[in-house]
Amino acid sequence: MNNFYVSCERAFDYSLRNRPVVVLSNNDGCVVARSQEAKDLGIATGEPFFKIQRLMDSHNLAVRSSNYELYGDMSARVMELLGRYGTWHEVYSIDESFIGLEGSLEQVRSTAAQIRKAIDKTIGVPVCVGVSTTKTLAKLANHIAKHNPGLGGVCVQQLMDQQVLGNILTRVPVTDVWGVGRKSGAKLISMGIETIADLRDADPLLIRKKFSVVLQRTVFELNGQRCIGPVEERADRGQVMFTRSFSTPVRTREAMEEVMSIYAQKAASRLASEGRYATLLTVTAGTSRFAQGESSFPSAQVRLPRPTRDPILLSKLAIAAMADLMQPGMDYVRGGVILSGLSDSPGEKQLDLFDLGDEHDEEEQKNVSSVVQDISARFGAKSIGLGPAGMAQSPAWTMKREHISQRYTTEWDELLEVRA
DNA sequence: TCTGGGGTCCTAGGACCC
DNA sequence: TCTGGGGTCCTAGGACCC
Repeated sequence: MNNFYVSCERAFDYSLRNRPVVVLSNNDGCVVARSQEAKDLGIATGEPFFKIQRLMDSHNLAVRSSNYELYGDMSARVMELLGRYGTWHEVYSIDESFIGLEGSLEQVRSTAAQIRKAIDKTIGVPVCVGVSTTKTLAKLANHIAKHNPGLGGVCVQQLMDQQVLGNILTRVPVTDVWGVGRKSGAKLISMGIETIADLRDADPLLIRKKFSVVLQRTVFELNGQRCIGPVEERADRGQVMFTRSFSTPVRTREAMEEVMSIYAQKAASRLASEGRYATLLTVTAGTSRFAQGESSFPSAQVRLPRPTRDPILLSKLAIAAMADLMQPGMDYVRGGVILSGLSDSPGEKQLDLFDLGDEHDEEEQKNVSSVVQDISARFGAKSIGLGPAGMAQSPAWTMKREHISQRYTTEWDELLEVRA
């Protein structure tokens, strides 16, 4: 999907068309998506918002806080539609997926064009389709489709003029290949491997020796040999994390306890929505990477007595784990709770071996936890919570989202109103 | 003044086993 | 003076992705 977050905003807000638009990260920190007009202004991904804020006045730049409820729902609609077209379908990220197509090259091209049209018509976001024999090459074809408007948003590598393709491969830098990041990119260039064609023609054994089996696979994929397996289903994944930057620094132990309690409950409720249980709890916090002077990045792990997603237990353990790690006088700007070692079933209580020495009754705790979960499922996340998470007024450090749009597709109160 | 979040995979190295 | 071999499991850290 092209400029996906911006496209989602544009689908509902006509005033955003034909002008520079950016979508910001959490806390309105930095740029995570840009319209073509914003790219043309020279705004980079990851650029801090405060550095480009003046463009709002001088260049009619529109700004939106990220609205993941909207993007997630729009993505799900696109993915559902896409699933109808392929022999298989793997959702790779919120704005990207791989599908398997069969038939002649011309049939494949026609299907790709239909997909674009259907998504544009029924959902209203622009996409490009790249077709080839491996995932790495399909991503490359998609890249070509995006950068050559003449192709109409579809690029079937095998139908391209081979000389044109050759020119592209010897021109496009190796760092544009899927799987080549900053570090490997710099190293490759220092070895004289500067373009996609260079990497395609590199010695796979040398690449494995100097880098890893991962980059070796990329070389094979560039040569048309499939090496990258299916993307795993979300439900099989290994961890659930809730980490956030704060809008204002956290300095006191009390505030950090609020953070840990609320984040642990958030992580626990994600686990509940996936029907899973954790055996390992990790807490983290950190000072700003950009601040002068001393830094502090406390982190601790707690092995859980048995697979659990109990918000009371996790909240208590997270607070306790972080309690002695904070250094006095430091400005903490982020914190996180990570749950891992996931399993599909809760553990049995195992006699005294794993006794937490918890005073209150286990059954009662279980009941409170499930009541809290039921109520928030029915009346929304803000309706109830344990301790600080139950307060109507959010703490001062809570995320900043000053330019948020409506949740057009998931909240009755926020539907788009149309007058005709 | 103000700089995101949530993941995956691989590798090396340590602890431990017989 | 001379001190094995083959393995598993776990974790931390690095690199990458969007």
